[in-house]
Amino acid sequence: MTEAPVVRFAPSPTGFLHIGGGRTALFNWLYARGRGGKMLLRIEDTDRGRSTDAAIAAIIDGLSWLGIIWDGDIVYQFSRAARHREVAEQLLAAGKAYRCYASQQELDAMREAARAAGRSKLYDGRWRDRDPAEAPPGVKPVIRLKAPQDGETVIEDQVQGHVTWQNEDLDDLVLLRSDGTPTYMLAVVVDDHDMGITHVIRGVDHLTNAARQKHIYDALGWDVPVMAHIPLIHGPDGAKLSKRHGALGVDAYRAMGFLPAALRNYLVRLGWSHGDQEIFSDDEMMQLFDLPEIGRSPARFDFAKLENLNGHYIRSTPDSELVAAIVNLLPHIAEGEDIAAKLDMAMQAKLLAAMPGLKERAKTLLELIDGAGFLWAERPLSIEDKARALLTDDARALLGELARDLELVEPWTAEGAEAAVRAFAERRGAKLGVVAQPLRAALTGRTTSPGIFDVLAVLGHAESLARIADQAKVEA
RNA sequence: GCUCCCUUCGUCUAGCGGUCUAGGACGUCGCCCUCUCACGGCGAAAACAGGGGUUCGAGUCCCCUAGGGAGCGCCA
Repeated sequence: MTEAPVVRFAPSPTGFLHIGGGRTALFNWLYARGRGGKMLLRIEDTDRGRSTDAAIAAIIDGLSWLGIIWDGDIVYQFSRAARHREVAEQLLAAGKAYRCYASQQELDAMREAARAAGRSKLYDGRWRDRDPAEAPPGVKPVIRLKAPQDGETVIEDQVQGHVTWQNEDLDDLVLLRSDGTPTYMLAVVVDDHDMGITHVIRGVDHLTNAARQKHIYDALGWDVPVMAHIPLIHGPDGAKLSKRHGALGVDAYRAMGFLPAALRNYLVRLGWSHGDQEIFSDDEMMQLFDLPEIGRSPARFDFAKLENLNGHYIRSTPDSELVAAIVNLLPHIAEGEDIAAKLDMAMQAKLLAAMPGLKERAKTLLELIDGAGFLWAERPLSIEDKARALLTDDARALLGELARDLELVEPWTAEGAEAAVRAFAERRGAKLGVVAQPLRAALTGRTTSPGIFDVLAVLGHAESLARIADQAKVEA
């Protein structure tokens, strides 16, 4: 049998953890975990101008929240620059690379001419066989790979299949910049090799890179890892996912109240499937996930489906965990600080008690928080127009009488309160809804909320009656 | 412009030559449940991009067209 796979997730720290990157990380993680392998994390920070510590922290935070844990220490690519340079020099010494003295302006002119003539913009190899003695003074050269000029390069991709390029369509890529720092192309190859990576799972935007990187592997006499280039995620309109689609970073999904498990489940179904199954536990995903089953066409992101899945996960998550999830979410949302101030231990206990009724109708943690608002609402309630409309003169009279009936309920339970309300409605010859609606409006300030009997039970006898009376008075 | 990749209901997808009058899920619509909103249950509308082949037979294989995507840096 084959050895356990070693995969890596290798983001560049130039911003937050992109949702697409999150999916790539998930795929890597599932593949490794499902086969007793390892997932390594490598930060590709060779672009010193764009890499920031804040971005590194955001990536780590994003992965952690998503529940994706990597193995071993984080590898910082920049710290390996000396090794990269060493490999470049080795290639140079072996005659498999050469110094190119073409200036930036010269290359720009070359590409511009190519474009004007309708040819490809590839580097034309002008220094490949030229005598370095002809080098213009004062120009610091780059080191370029002597890539094969004819024949073809084939990548056996687990997702894309056989992909073939004519070598004339590929050029001599830069290995080492004129300032002596390695390029991404060199760095990935050397790092993947040195880290013992067996499978490279990344976005299709790297597919062409795979061909060029194979040239480097070949020049070095190294084995090419198994490749798997997964399709990208698009926005709902089919265009590449971008800022205007709203949520790019995984942190945004946390702030919208999605559960990590739901996001994982949603993401894994974007491009991958297992028959008709929609819901997967982490164990099932690890067990079933495999590279050849990934589709090749890009998938559009569908928030409605994510919300539906999230609702499913909310309903199946234990109440206490939901309370904890809300507490943890508060620092990341707008009104969080105010709510956190009100959410002391007593209030958390009330929230827990109300959770069974609340979680049935929330698709996100935000909706859960919103639905629980009546627990810590200030009195008198400022009620919505819809609720206000329900508090007609008749309704107020109803509430006054009902409050007296409710006072007789002993002991104070949801069942007892329900019986009293039902009896009251029957006595008045009204449908239950006619009594329940204004009652709900009085207690919660809104027309949609958990079952009114649950609300009564959670608020408590004295508090409920006070609120009913208070609301009837204020509105009168 | 050049290179590579993709194309089944609105969306995510099942389908790996005959069992497809194309299945599931989300969304939409209707009914039921019901104290509201949900949840849940039942049901409906909804797709093989177009055109050529190959084959007894094509959603499934090949070609072309159209549309979409990615790449073409001393960025990663």
